Amino acid sequence: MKKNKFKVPALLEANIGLSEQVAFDEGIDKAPTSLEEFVGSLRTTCMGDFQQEKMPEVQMAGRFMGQRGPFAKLQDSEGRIQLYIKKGSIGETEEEKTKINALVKQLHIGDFIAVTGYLFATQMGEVTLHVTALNFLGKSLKTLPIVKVDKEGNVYDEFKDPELRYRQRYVDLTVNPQVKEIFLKRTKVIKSMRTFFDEKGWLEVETPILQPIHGGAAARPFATHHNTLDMKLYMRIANELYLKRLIVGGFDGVYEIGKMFRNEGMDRTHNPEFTSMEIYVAYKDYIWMMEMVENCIAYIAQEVNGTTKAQVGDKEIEFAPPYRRLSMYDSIKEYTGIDVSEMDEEGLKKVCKDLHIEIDKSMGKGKLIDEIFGEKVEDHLIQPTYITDYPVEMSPLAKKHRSKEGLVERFELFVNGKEIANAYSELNDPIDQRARLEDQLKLAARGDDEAMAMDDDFIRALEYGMPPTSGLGIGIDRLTMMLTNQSSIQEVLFFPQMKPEGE
RNA sequence: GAUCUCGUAGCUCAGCUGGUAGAGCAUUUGACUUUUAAUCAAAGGGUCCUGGGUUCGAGCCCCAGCGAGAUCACCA
Repeated sequence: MKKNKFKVPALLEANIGLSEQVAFDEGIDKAPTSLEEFVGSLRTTCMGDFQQEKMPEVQMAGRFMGQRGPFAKLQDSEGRIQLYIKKGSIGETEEEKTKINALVKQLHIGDFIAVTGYLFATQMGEVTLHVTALNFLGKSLKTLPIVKVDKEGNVYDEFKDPELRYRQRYVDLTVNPQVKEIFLKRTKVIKSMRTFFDEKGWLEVETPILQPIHGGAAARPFATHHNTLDMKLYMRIANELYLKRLIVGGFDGVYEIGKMFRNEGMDRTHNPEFTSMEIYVAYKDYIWMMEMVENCIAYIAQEVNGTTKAQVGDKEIEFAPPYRRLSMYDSIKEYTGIDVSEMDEEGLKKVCKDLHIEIDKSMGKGKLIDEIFGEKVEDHLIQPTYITDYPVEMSPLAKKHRSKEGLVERFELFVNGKEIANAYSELNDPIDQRARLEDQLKLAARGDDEAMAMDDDFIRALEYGMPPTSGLGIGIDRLTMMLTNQSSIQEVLFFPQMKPEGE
């Protein structure tokens, strides 16, 4: 065991002696003054007519983040302010001054303190709190990495090892303000989305995470076991079928923002658990949904970044509506020059061969078209683009197209070459739905472990009647990545999944 | 799953052809009470990811493993 090199008992003892004299009138847990409020509003004051005696007394609490002579930094949840601690000046009596001086000397980076004082501007023009009272609140035993930034914005000793940052997110958040910024934006994404839906009168709901049948998407689930019921349960891979049951039940609009779980590979855009938003609105179709989505996303971008433009890598994305709409067939024609709309499976296979796209025997017509699209089109869709009208084979829950044979009324929204939303005119014909799920069962029998399962209760719900409905899913993590210019999902998850640390 | 790269002090990183383990910041002690990343002096701090191998000798070379990142494949 390492010896504790910090003199905690001494500090605490010093603090006990001081608490009566230096204690705050109201106690620091009663909303200490925030940095933003004071520093922000006083910056201008300090530049102009600055009169020290007019400055209000403030109390603040936060982490002590380093000292240089009489100047120190205090960091709270909103930022940092400079403190001025004149040696031996804090306290009423000589005895108290000696004690506080000893306390200040023992302060360590990361320690929590509370201070009282008045604000002034230094010769350099920095808003600084002249400390007149100081209280010790909590010890930091481990040394925080100290990140320094100079006037030109050069960063020194940055805490940047991704493994350490993800495993010890609390340290990352403490020393990397730009990381905290991303998560504040993530919360704004969700909050603004919720506001947008709520104002339209749609109902936020919760549906089961533990499901006896994992439906609504094609993915491998996490399985678990319920002891009392002695039954297998799955963590949901989607909530689509439950939300549709609620539409059957008579709600006109329902949405859920929550975690989904997929037992698949992990990479920079996939985490085993991720957050999705799914919404279902009755008496609407996918054409209507396109307009809703672009308005919603533009609203979110505006709320989060103050503009509908967003920098994503080296590209500037414009999220203001309207977005381009392109059928899947037209998109393939545009980027390959080939019209696949009338082709049969053999024709499509030939096209794939000509385009040097790898295929295997199990691929049907829909899958082949999707392969061509994925290889030749997706990467070109930089600005927000709706790709519409997908092959029926790939979309067992979507309604057949009103006029185009073999297609369904579906769109996906692509931005910067990546899918961020998926929507259908929902299939509300119970007979067709049963047939489609039976097709999935056949795929499963052939060894497709991601084929959808039959859900008899869901079919029963449809048999009672579901109104025409449009449904939409948006990946919250990926949307957040777009709006914060991050290329890794781990940067928008507080605690991304990691393998366990070794001893 | 494949390939490549990385793993050295609390953090960020050096480490030559294989020859006693280094720097800056941080920490401790002392001085200084001042500034805008970094004041001065001294000190402490290491299972060089783990386990094998080669060698007189391995942080370095070889093999295996663990962890991470990137690219690709797979997947809504």
